[in-house]
Amino acid sequence: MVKLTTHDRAAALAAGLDAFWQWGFHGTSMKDLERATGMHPGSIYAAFGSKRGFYVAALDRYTEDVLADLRRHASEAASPIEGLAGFVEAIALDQDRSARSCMLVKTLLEHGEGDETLRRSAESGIAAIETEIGNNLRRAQQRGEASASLEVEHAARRIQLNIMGLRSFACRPGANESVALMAHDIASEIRKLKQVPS
Amino acid sequence: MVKLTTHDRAAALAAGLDAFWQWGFHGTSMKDLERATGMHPGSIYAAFGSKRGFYVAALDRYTEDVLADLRRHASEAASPIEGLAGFVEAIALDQDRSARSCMLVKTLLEHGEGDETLRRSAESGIAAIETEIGNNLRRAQQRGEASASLEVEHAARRIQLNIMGLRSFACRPGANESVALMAHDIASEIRKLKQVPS
DNA sequence: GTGCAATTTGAATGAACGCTCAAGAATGCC
DNA sequence: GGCATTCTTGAGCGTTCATTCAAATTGCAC
Repeated sequence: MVKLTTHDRAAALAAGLDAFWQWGFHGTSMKDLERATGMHPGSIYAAFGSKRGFYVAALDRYTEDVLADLRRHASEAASPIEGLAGFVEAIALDQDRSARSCMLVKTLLEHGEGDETLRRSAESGIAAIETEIGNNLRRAQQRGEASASLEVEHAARRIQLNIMGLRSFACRPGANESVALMAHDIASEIRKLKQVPS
Repeated sequence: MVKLTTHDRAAALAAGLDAFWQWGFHGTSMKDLERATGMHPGSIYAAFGSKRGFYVAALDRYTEDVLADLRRHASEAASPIEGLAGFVEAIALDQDRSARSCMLVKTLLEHGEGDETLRRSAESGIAAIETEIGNNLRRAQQRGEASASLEVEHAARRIQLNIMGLRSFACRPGANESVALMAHDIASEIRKLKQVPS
């Protein structure tokens, strides 16, 4: 396995992710990946081992991107719960990507039964995001923003379910307005987790 | 296009749907479909025109099944809103299918960009279900079960988003308990649409 | 400039793909 | 039973798939 420069590898992953995101694993051929990355088949195999290896690497990168985005919102917002609400609202504003489902859900649905490797990869990404959402909720508890009796894991899952639904819903063409409305609804529900200051 | 007996055609559609549901459109080969249906390639082409034609027919059947299920819950429940809540709760109880995503979302995510025919087919199914949910909400309004000021279309979309998220979430293996919890949450939210009797 | 190792290249590979259609089997009619 | 018609069958079609590897190219030390 050859080592690409960091820049080349990152660019290849971004291009590959884009292709897989559009057409899925089975729907993206090596020819498509060659066109997308500008690499020749031998180089792709040297860098990532196989088509599946490329997909897994791209998916991991996607997960990292989502986590980074989540952390950015958390650090820039006035509070942890505001950070989560802002993260959800931002989904509806992202013109480029709002019409795309969550890549992790896409992977889970395409390979729910069948490809163990890809399914596990998707699961661990989903779990990582759920954990990060939970971390934010716990931080909210520590600050007294959320009630100490809040069941963090359950609430985190509920938020993630809403995000999954929102992003799937957003794939419907012409759904922009209602996606924005719905994102606002979900953000409001998240803000309801703030305990009334006593 | 040859006419199979109603029974044969229904059996073939059920078997084909099952295969497509598991492995997706690209992930299911004609060989898989031959095995699943017990038909020979020529017969499949005679009956459905193409692999894509078979998929569309199976997807339409899926939509009909969901609509029938929704109507059954509506007619058997004590009220329209109870019908919707019961429909959602039943998702978590269906052992066979709870670990499977909504076939319409699966189609939308696999072919969101690319295959116009399949995307449109999925969209129209989603729209039909949204309409049916809306019909139930309007019935609830007429009975005075829900407030006349309820924005039916928005509420219907919100419910559908929850269902999409729930079914996607349910694909995670070992998620059974939390799926049941979440289904209960969503059902509770639906019941909150009941206006307080004045 | 020369020699050597590392990297890049894309034609070639066998397998699997969706799909067709000539030939065989079944059926209906007299 | 004989004949025409319809339905069923599956080998085989051309294509495209993921993958490989020998040859060409490049980068570098001296």
